[in-house]
Amino acid sequence: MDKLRSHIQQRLTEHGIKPSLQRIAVLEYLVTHATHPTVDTIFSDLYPSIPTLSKATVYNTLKLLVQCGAVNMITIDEKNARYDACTTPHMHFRCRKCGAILDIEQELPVTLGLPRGTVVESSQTYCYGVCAECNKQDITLH
Amino acid sequence: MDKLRSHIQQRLTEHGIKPSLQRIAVLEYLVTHATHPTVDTIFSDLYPSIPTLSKATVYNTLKLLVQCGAVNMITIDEKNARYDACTTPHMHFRCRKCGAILDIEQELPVTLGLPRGTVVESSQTYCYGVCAECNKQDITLH
DNA sequence: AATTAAAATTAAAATCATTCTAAATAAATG
DNA sequence: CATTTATTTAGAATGATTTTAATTTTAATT
Repeated sequence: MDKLRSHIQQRLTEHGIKPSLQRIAVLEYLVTHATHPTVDTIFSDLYPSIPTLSKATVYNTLKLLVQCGAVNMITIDEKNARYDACTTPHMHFRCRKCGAILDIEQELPVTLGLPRGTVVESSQTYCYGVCAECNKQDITLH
Repeated sequence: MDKLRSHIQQRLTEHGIKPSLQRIAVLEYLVTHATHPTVDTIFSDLYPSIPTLSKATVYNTLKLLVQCGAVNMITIDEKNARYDACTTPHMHFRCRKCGAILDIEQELPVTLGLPRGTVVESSQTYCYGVCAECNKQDITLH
């Protein structure tokens, strides 16, 4: 599994980020967990293997990764910022029952009606509803 | 201007909300200010005319309005929740220079690739970039 | 109209995510 | 090796939002 590790390091370097132990750990976590985790989840999951880790470092690292374009922050959840290492265009869906956040194939939004001269640099589409799993359970429980 | 007021009251009632002075004021503010204001802005702007107003009431009222579907909360701004009385589908654009949030005609997102059984109830699309005004100023300053 | 009950509003305290600060550690450079 | 610079860290500070408990307003009932 050192191919992953070197790929992570490369990705950091490509974005102008010096690959420290902590930064590698955070980015690797995001790459291997497409669950759009919160800062807290990332911290708790990494803490056992890096017992000196500070939550401030997770915050710092994520801010840096976002600034450099290495990962995306998504605001689909009003309570906590969530992070996504997949930077190719796609939408997100959040289930209001279980809270899971899923990826959806992107239909690039057509930004009609913006004043001439507006420059759109990025976009995020968030969908809300109930996931298939939770709908399945509802039927079963009946 | 009492046509507006009665329209606001009706809209509250239609959504099962008892139209108190404060609730009318908050909804009327949102209807007449399509600026996607924050709680703080709403409070500061209403305070002079309702000097007994509490920020908690603004929070309570907005939460109620959102729960009842009378207004939308948008999370285009990571720092503060923003509110929008226009509930017909449209997208939002935020300028990273001046912070303005503008409406954009909606292209309904096509949610491909979601597992069979998923129910999408609503969606929000946020676009980020630089608005026409700010781009104009950049050219002039050069 | 007075009394009571229920709902809404309020100010202040509590909470919680995030940022800041200043010290400690690690890495890079002369 | 010494020194500067960058990174990490723990804890304090901040700021948005929620909670609490008291007060006021509204509605219902006598």
